Formats: sequence, C-alpha cells, structure tokens
Amino acid sequence: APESPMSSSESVKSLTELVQQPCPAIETSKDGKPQESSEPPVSESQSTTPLPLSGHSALSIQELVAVSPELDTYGITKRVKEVLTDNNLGQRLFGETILGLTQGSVSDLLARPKPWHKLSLKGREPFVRMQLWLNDPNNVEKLMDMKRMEKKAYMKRRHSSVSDSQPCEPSSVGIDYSQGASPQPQHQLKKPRVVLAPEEKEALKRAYQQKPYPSPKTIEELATQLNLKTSTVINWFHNYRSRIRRELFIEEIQAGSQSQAGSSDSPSARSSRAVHSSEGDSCDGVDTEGLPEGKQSGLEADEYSNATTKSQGGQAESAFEAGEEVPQDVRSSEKTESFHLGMESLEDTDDEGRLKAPRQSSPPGSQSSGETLETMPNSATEEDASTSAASTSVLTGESSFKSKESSEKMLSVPSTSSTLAAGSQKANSIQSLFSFSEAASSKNTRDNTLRKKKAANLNNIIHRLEKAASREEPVEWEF
DNA sequence: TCCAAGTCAATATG
DNA sequence: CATATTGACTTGGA
Repeated sequence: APESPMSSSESVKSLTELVQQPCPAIETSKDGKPQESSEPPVSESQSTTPLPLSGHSALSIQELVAVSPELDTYGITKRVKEVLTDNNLGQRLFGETILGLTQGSVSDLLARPKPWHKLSLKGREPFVRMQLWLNDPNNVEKLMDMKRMEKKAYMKRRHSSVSDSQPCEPSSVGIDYSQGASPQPQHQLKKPRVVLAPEEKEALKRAYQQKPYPSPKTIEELATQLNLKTSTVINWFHNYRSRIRRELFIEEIQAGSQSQAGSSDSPSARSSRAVHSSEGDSCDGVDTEGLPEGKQSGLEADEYSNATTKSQGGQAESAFEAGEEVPQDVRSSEKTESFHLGMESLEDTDDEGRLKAPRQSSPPGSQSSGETLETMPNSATEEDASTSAASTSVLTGESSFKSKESSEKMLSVPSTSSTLAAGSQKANSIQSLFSFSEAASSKNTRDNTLRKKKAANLNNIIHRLEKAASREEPVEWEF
C-alpha cells in the first residue's frame, strides 16, 4: 500500500526522449581529450527498447531506469537545485509532485547524491525522474501550477475553518486507498522519537571507531551503558555506517567534478557547503576558507573515522586514541586500479605524524582543555563481557545517566585540512573505464579528514571481505 | 538472522 | 514558512 499514488500520472507524459545528459560540463579539460562520458554501449543492443517511446507510457519508470544510460547524478541535482531556487519552488512540492518523495528525502538526495554506479535500481529512480523533469520544457510551469492550486486549496481551507466550522483534515487527497485504517484517535502512543544526546552520540562514535560492526554483545553493553534501547543502538550503527559511506561518495564526486570555470552558474553558492561537522565537535574553528571557488570540501573535523579492526576471529587491537591512526596495514596485496587509487590517498601521506596539536590560532575559545582521553578501557575486542565494564563506561567517566552538563569537547581532530589545491584533475578517464569511479578525490588531497573517512571505508571493505572470505569470486569487489 | 539501501517523518535550523 | 538532520522502518539479498 505504500504506493505513491499519484506519481504515475505526471511522469507519464514526458517519457519521451529519455535521459541524456545535456550537461556536458564543466569540465575544462586541460588536455582536451574529449572522449569520455558518452556512453559507449549504445552501439548495439538492438532492442534496448524504445526509449524514445512514443506517447504512451508504457514504460514504467522502473523500465526506464533499467535502460537508462549512466547519469551524472551530481550534475542532475545541481541543475535541479538551480531550477528550483531560480523559480522559487520548494523541495516539498517538487518531491511530492515529481519524485513521489517527502521533503526530507528530497533534501537529502539533492544535497548528497550518490554516484550512479553506487545506486540500486530503486535508488536510480528519483534521478531518472529528475532528468526527465529537466528535459521537460514545461517542467517549471507545471510545478508552478501545482503550487497555485495548492495555495488556492489552502486559502479555501483556511477560510472555511475560520469562519466556519469544519476543521476537516486535509486528509490525503483523494487517493483512494482507504484501507480502513485507524482513525488514530487518541492513542497518544505517539512514540516520542528518540533524540540522542550529544554525549551519547559521542560515545557511540567512539565505539564505532573501535568497532564499526559491534557484536550483539557489544551492542547490548553499549545500550546498557548509555541507557538506550538495544534497537536504538543497532539502528544508530546502521545509520552511521551508511551515512559515512555516503560522505565518501560525495567527496568523490565533488573532487572529481567541479572545477572552476565560473561560467554561468547561478548565484547559489550555497549548495556546496558540504557537510559540516556534526554537532559537537568542538574545536576547529579554523577553516580553510579559501577562495571562493576553492571548493572546500572539507568537512572539518568530522569524527568519522576508522578503526582498525579485524573483527572476527581474532582480535585486533587498536585502541588508538584521539589521534587516530590510519591502518596502514592493509596495503599490501594486490590492487586493481581502482583499489590502488583508493588507497593512494591513505598511503601517500607523508605526514605521518601530522600534528594533532590543536590548530589554534583560532580565536576565542581556546579550549585548550586537557585532553580527553578516550580510550576505552575495556573493549577487549572480543567477546567476554567483562563485567567490569562498569568502570569507565563509554561515557567518559560518568555513570550512565544522561546528565547534560558534562561536555568535554572531545578531541576531535583538528581539521588541518588544507584546501585542495586547485588542480582540476581529470580522473574521469579512469572512471569511465571502469564503471565505478573511485579515484577522484584521492588526488592531491592530503586532507586529513578525508583520510579518515577513507580509512573507515576501507574498514568496511575489509569487514566485508573477511566475511565473504569463504567464497571466492574474484572480481566484483566494488569499493 | 544480519546487513545495506531507501525512505519516512519528526524535529532542528535558518 | 523552507530546508537539513536523523532515528526508525521497509525491502531485498545472502
């Protein structure tokens, strides 16, 4: 029943020429090598079905997705954002009308599009819809109409309620699917919506650093120590892992594309602000601000980081603290092109002992603080619960209460990021060779945080590899 | 069962 | 108001 009722109607018409990206690009190309993006495959595939489908919509979006060529998700979202802002159209309207998604989902999608090759069939759907919408000459007009209609309805509604009675709920319009459903009256069982306190998040992040894939036992411990439901802890790990992965994708994309070329971009400079650190991180105030176009992709201080783990059978040790070390160990063996590229940033590195000293210089604050330790005493890596856990819990010190005051500014790595030098590299060529891109950001980025993220990602990879160790099937890893 | 990917929807922010 | 964040749920795969 979760259907998105309406969606089908509109998309129907514009099925016409499928997606093809007009957006050539930004590119700049230094070495003029035009090759690239065009999709090679086109060649044969005889049937490939009639993309150009004729009027009728027989093709469902899913079918279109199936035959769609690779799309530049970043470029698409960029253009969609421009069009929407230029015409004062909101994401809610756009999402509900064109994509069949809620505002929050649209926001997320537009701000952090995953690269095409990393999307599942389902995940590509919204992008195909967006491309279709962009290709539709009347796209803006249609949305504007919708907007007007909505407003009208709103006004009407308001009117009646004010001067009349009839507080009738807007209820979902029309759509039939009624489904009995519960009127949902008075059960105030609304479920409050858990909101994790900053300290709790910090604790979970620390736990993640040590073990991205905690065992059920560890999860239980965490839940107990933090006084959270087990399911909350589980969900948190799922969400965190998944969101970290996403951050990495974003950086790949951004680093890869984007170059300056002022060109006509709309004024909106905003979109690129990438992710800022999450809450508490503290220090860092430093910023690499740099040139306007510099494109700072830095999200500073993010705490996403690695963990050296080895889960499974053994044990690993790790426990590094604030500092964070990148597990270099993995290097080794073989690498395919992409793999190599991926690692590159980690290893090249040079700066091994990069400072971890707070990059002060910043203004006020001066949180010098003493330092936080964050070693987690227990964490025996493996099982055994060690009842001792009680002692220093994950929450630094305190017992497991949700008190608020604490607040220590957690370590957090100083950003120290250096702006990426300009350099518009052209990693694309490689990218196009393989379906996946990976290279991108590595380039001259020595950015510390980036490294951390990469490390985190590697750990995920490692985890998967180990897990899959049993079967072999060489190729196919896609990092 | 676990996990990842997509989303939703409540809440935060601006 | 609009947009951003995020815990939880849903799907689909092993």
